[in-house]
Amino acid sequence: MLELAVLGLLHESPLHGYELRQRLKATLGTFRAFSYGSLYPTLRRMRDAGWIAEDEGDAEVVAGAPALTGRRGKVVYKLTAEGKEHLAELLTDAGPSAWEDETFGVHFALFSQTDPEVRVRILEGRRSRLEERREGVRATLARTRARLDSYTLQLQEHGLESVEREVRWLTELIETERLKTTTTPRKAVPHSVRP
Amino acid sequence: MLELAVLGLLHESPLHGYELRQRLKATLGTFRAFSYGSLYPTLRRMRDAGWIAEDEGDAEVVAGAPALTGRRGKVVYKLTAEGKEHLAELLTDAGPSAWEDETFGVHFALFSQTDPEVRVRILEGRRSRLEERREGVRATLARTRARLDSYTLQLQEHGLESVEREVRWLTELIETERLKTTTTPRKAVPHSVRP
DNA sequence: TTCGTCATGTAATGGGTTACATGATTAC
DNA sequence: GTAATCATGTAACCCATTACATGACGAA
Repeated sequence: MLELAVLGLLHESPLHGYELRQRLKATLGTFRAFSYGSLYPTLRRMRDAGWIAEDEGDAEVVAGAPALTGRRGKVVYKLTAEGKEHLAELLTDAGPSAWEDETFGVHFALFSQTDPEVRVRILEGRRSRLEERREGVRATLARTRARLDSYTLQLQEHGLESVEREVRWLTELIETERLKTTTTPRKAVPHSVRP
Repeated sequence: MLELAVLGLLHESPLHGYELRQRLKATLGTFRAFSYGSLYPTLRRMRDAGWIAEDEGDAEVVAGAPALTGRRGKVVYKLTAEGKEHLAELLTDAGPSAWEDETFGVHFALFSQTDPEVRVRILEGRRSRLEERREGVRATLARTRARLDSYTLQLQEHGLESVEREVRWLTELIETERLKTTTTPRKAVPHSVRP
């Protein structure tokens, strides 16, 4: 989860931990937050796994004294070749792990790096997940409405409306994606090889 | 969390684990779900703590053979006196632990058992929590809007609208609570002791 | 008799959080 | 020189989840 988010952000540009967390907040907004207590250990694991590496091409290392102390302030990370490969793999996964509550936000935030077909499948998966949930709530609500106190009832109805709202949002997004795919041909034949 | 939910439900009527989970789903709806893997250990801990006890007054124990095997199918739990006390304490807590994302739903679902003043304080706490978040998102959005790709932007805006919607909902609820408190006197003096 | 669902439970694991500790850099 | 914020990291813990194991009971 955090791993995917980190890979996605580092694919755009090298960053150090602190900055990564700001970007995480800016990218995921209300959908998810991560603390440093999970970020730094994750960064370490990822470095050990070979997906990211310290970026030396930063040139921000002040010449002279600080270089000798061996311990600089910032540790800027960038994706390695293996990291890029791993990211590409994770981005093709359009399974349940991409549309569950905790994960969907991250996958969606990385949609600009995701294959259009995978995008649609994730959106549809997310939508049917929510439709299931909606039907579940409706069913139990129909069964138990009379027995519920007014607060529980209001909670149920607010929850139901939230789900309905997100379903509508997803439906619009799917529409838009479909239009894009049918308008823009999947693989344009380059001019140079046209008959 | 689960503990509070269990205490709240058992305060209404004795239940066994399986039924408890159904009720949990029906009561919390989209806001939270618990698995048996956390429910049963919790029930055990609560029994060991003396807050709940097996309910023998159930009379559903079939007379005869099964009683001798010592192991019946259902284990019905009810609140003990200590459990009721503990629940009452938890329900007076109108601190941050009552209005965070993971906890608010449970506290709200138990509002009919909660003191009106505590209700308002929790609703207000929840609302300012969300207003903070809303301002945070708005600020970073204003700063970074231009640099965000269209998907990230849509995610941000959808998130922002969700928060705004919940703030409006809370505001309505607070209004209603206030009207109730001013209309219905806090403690009505019983007829018998009126001058 | 076998399938679904009711019913209870455990073990291993997971993916984080909070709180703490430390120090560099910047702005006033 | 001192406060804020930038920056990195660790240790202890928490609250759950998944997967598994077991078995009763009613309906087809």
